[in-house]
Amino acid sequence: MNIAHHLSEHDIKPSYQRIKIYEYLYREMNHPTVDTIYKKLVGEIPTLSKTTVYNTLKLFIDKGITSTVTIEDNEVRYDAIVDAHGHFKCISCGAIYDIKYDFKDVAMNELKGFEVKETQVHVKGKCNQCLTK
Amino acid sequence: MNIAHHLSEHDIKPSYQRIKIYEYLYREMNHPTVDTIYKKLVGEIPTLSKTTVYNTLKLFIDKGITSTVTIEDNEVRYDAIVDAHGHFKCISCGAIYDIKYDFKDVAMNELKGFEVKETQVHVKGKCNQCLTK
DNA sequence: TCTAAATTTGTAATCATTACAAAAATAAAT
DNA sequence: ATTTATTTTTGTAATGATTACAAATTTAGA
Repeated sequence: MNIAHHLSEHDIKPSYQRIKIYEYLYREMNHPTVDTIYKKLVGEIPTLSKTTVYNTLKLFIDKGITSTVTIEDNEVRYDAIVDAHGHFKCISCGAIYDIKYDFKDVAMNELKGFEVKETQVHVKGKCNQCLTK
Repeated sequence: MNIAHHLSEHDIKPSYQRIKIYEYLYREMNHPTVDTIYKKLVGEIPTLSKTTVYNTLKLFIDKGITSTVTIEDNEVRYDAIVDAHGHFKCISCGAIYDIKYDFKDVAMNELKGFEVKETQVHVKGKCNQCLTK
């Protein structure tokens, strides 16, 4: 995908920093924290500021091309996938997996008369890899 | 319910502060933050320290009589209900509703070979009351 | 090129949470 | 009942993520 074009399509001027940050999110698909993104990119962009990473992610969220994952209390993670999907975090290795699920099954009868804007499903446990080690 | 007894049953010595904190959680069922609990109880217990609230809730969680709800990035909320259930937060009035749902429906095929320890479902939107105002 | 607007940057402020040690309360032992 | 040990509570300071804000830089337009 052409990242500059993708940003433009969503009303975001494709600056160098914005392209690099989105590229990282999109390529790695690793649900990084702000700190992870910053530490990775500051090698390529030595003048990068952590504030820019915060600002940029907030902009991406406003424009709808990034979502947040708050599966842990003390850190916000970011995701280039904005379609509804859940996350599994392995309490052993820390990896985060994307999980698809059917939203129709999630509590729809409970929420009659409510207007649902966003649903997040967080599952924690041990992943396949860690269990067979 | 006898709160002192309930605490004892779970290996928690029922001190005055612990009883009051659990009583608040259990009676109000309002998914309070630490700050909410502190501000409410400091009237009754003038010497109460916020650290005690933190310590006590951590103990309750360790012993399995309280769970956390992190439906917002910037605040942890606490719940006397520990059975699996989800939460709906109204983005208009801020109220949090408990929602029941069937766990079997949530992503079970996706997680074959994984050991699931905990599932949280967070839904945001507008509640019944706010929509009809 | 000059000027205005947008973007990036760095520093300081904020706020929730944790660390830690002293003080107070409770329980156990003599 | 008094002393001693243990547990609990408390207050202050430290930490760490996030935000506020204004200066510096870059980009776009005239």
